[in-house]
Amino acid sequence: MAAASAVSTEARLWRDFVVLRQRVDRALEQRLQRDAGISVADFEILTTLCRADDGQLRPGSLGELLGWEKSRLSHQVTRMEARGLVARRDCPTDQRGTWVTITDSGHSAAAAAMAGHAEVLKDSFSALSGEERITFETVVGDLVRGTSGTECTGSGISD
Amino acid sequence: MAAASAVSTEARLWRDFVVLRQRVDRALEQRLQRDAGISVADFEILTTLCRADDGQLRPGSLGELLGWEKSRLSHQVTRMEARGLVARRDCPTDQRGTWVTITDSGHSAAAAAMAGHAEVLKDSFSALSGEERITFETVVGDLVRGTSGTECTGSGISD
DNA sequence: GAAGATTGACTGTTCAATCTTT
DNA sequence: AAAGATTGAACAGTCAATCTTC
Repeated sequence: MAAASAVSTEARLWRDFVVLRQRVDRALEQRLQRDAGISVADFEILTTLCRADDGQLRPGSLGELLGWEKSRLSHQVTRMEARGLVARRDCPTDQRGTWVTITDSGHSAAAAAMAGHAEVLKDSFSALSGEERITFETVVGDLVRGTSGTECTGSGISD
Repeated sequence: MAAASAVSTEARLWRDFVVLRQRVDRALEQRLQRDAGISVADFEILTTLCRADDGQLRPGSLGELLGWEKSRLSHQVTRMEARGLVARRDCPTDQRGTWVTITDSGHSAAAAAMAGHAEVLKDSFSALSGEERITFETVVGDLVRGTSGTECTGSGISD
């Protein structure tokens, strides 16, 4: 009941979690900027498009895969289009829709960013023992895919 | 070498991590809004001020405790001041400085928010076994406090 | 000039409104 | 009217410049 340390276990865990997230994110942001002149958001768009069959995806699918809001995705694509990393193409079968395509320039940027991105993540978790890492992966994976969310509606990747 | 699953272990872990963070954060945001009409950022300012001796802190200390940039803190305090949650008072001993004080209204809001905040966090991690939770706490705590950051400059709490 | 803090401009995110095609 | 998507205004966060007091 000591007022000074009346912080629950979950609260401390969550604080650490948030700090860790912030720190790794900052490192990723710096590294991607240095290696390829892109942001983490750019990187996620580009790699998601890369994984798609023809290097193109509908805004709806792209947003769902990333767990982003429609408008955020649209704004992001607009900015990336202006920089030549992606392009919008009209959809032939459905006149309402468009395709977001990765350009050559986008491919180059993604390629330039890959190694550094992986390295930052590797370094960020290198302090863990093999056993610790496995538990960590299991726990986080279970929380994300299990029925643990309080009011979870979103379902995807990233920020 | 299968292209489809050429995602490193760390990358998968990180993706899950980010999704989890996003999900819990969203739940917290909704709950605080509903219970007390405040944001997570508001909540962190208020609770940090509550923990301080006289319910007041210098912007510098407050920012350091939270791990926020000076300007972010200043903007946030300005917004909260406009809503009557905190107040700025001139510092008597050092004319350069100010004190950020929590108001009665701020105290009420914090009080209204506490229970829901704790509940969301408890629920968010309730799926873990006792053992899992301990490892999770240990691992995250070690990563945050150990020498694991790639290029870590920041040091504090929260987003 | 350095410390404490604020300001303004710019980038990114969200929310609600809109537009077009089905 | 619903689906697919974009737009614009409002809000939050970052960066560099500024202002005052020490």
